[in-house]
Amino acid sequence: MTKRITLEGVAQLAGVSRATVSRVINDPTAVKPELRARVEKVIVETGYQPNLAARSLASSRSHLIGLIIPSLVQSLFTDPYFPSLIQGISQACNMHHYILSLFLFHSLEEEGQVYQRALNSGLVDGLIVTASIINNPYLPRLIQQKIPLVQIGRPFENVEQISFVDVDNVSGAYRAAHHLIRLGRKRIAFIGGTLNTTVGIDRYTGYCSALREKGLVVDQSLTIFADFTRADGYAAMQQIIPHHPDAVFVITDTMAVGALQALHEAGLRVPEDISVIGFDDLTQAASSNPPLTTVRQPVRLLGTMAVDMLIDILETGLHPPRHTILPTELIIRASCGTM
Amino acid sequence: MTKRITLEGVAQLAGVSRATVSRVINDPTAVKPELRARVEKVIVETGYQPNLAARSLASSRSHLIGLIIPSLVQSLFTDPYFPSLIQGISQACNMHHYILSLFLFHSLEEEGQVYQRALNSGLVDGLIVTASIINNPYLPRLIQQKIPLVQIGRPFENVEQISFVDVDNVSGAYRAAHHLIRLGRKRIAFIGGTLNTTVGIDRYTGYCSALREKGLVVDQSLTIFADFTRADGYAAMQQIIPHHPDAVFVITDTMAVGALQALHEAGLRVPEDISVIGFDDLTQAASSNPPLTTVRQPVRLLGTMAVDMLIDILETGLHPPRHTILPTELIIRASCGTM
DNA sequence: CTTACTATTGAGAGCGCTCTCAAGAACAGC
DNA sequence: GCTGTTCTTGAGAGCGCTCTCAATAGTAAG
Repeated sequence: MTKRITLEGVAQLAGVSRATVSRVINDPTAVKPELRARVEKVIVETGYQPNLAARSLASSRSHLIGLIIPSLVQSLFTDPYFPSLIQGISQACNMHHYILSLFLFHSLEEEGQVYQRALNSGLVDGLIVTASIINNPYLPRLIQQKIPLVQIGRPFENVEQISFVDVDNVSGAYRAAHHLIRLGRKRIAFIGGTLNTTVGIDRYTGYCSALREKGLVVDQSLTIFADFTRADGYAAMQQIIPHHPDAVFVITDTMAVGALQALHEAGLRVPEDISVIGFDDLTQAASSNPPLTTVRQPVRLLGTMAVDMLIDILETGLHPPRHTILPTELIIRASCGTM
Repeated sequence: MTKRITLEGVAQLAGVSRATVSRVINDPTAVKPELRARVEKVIVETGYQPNLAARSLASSRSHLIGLIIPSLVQSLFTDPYFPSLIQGISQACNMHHYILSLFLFHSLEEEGQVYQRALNSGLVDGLIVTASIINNPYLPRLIQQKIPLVQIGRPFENVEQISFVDVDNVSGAYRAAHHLIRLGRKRIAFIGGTLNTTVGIDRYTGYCSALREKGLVVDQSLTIFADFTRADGYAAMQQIIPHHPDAVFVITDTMAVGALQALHEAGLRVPEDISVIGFDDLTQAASSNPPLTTVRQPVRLLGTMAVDMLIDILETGLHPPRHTILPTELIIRASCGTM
């Protein structure tokens, strides 16, 4: 790699001081127009790019944002949720001229090591953490260290102290269940995620409250909590079928696609025999057979909002913690049938 | 964030010079055991972590690796290929104590800007670039700047000058087609990707050579090139069905799942009426209906190999360019039937 | 014309680390 | 005991930038 030109070099070529060039780059109002023009001309001609390491060192801001996806998220492979989320985050980073560093972990041990190395070294200005199980052992440490941090997904504890963005899972699930009730369904099953996630808890809460509100009981034999995978959705559905549900609300589309497969194999018709509603509305929902009624959540937006929030924290301070809840939307397709 | 301890501070507490502490951290053989022990004790007690910005500036190595996924990759959302790849890359980075920065682009314009800002600023030590269309306009510039770079997927031009890792797409496709021929299939269709990708070209090449070798003609009416999406696989299959294929090799599992759906809807039985083979063997293949025979490619390994290669380049120099081709494996499931 | 400000620029001190170079210690050979 | 060699450590010069502070130029007020 050929030696690059530095601030110093630009300053000499333009016949000004280093400080002036720095001002031209960083402060839009500072330098006088004619001088500014001269400096900018040199910058363009030389293709000068500030060295980010030097800049970080001097200003103690790196313009790097870390995205942490904890080791306990298994569904990374299988669910299009994460790619969408990362897209949103990346796009917002590009827009704000931040750089995204991605931290994935494959074991708790690895997670601990990388936290130590990467985060305590002042490398990143702030972090976005995707929610995992409710007792992520590293989160409290980060909060204690006052590292600027935004969590994606409502935290389970310390809600007031942690900034987060989330979708309104409770009301989304409520609306899904409510829609099934309105369609005249009486035996509405629930295939949930594990209850050690707030997503799992909130969607279950919404489902329950819709049922109770309409005088239906939450039947334990129609309720299963499983992993967020297609295979688990399939297995859960198989377990529920013998109890004759006439509808099922599945907590993610990925799992719902598994459930659909189980229903097909059992010879049940969707929606004639049983209505199905999922949650996410990412790519799979519209192309499943039949197309899946689902609760759409704005995943990409979730990502961009997290970045926006984090940058706001970086610029205006950690306090007070910010909380944003994005709305969901019921997308009605063929899998739930009509009245 | 509370003021962190620096090298200087550690040096004072241990009663040695800055240089010695630096040696303790960076050179395993340098310092005398007793001194080293004293310094390490202080490091542990204080929880000292080197400041990465300072380290980058002084050593002009950042220990950051950039992963570039060009703007023209549409299938990022829909295909589990990229999540798997990123997993592999991330894992290797963690292992080698490198940090991964992710660059996704949503437009060519954005791509240009970020290249400028992030890559010319000396931020990353090297880059991993996933192959996109064959005329990625930015790649030549990177090569010219002699930025250490590994491409994932065979480059179309300058093969000799670019280091890359790839899977053996030609022989994988050859084996898939060959297997269909051995099963007695005569009208073997091909649903390919766009031919402006080397993946698209290579898998088509393998398919053609198997057919030709066995005296079958490559029938244009049985050949369609489409986008790497499920929807395009579905549409392509629909177009081919009227020409009565008795087998189809589909270039990705994602597209194959779309093709399966089209076949179902057309009332064709798989594998009785038509054999189907895909390519990838990521999550979808085993859980499709029927389970998909497919060419397994070691995607995660591809990612880790890319990182290993890049680090080797960083440590031992750009030349000569390295090339690694990983083998593929035909995984036989129900969708192709048996003799 | 003098004084009081304000806008604009330059000088220079770091930011926390690496790395070269030289000094000193330790040891061998004669 | 002296010279030559190697090993270990410290001193100090940067790396390329930001940012404070002082100097100067320019403007307004009296």
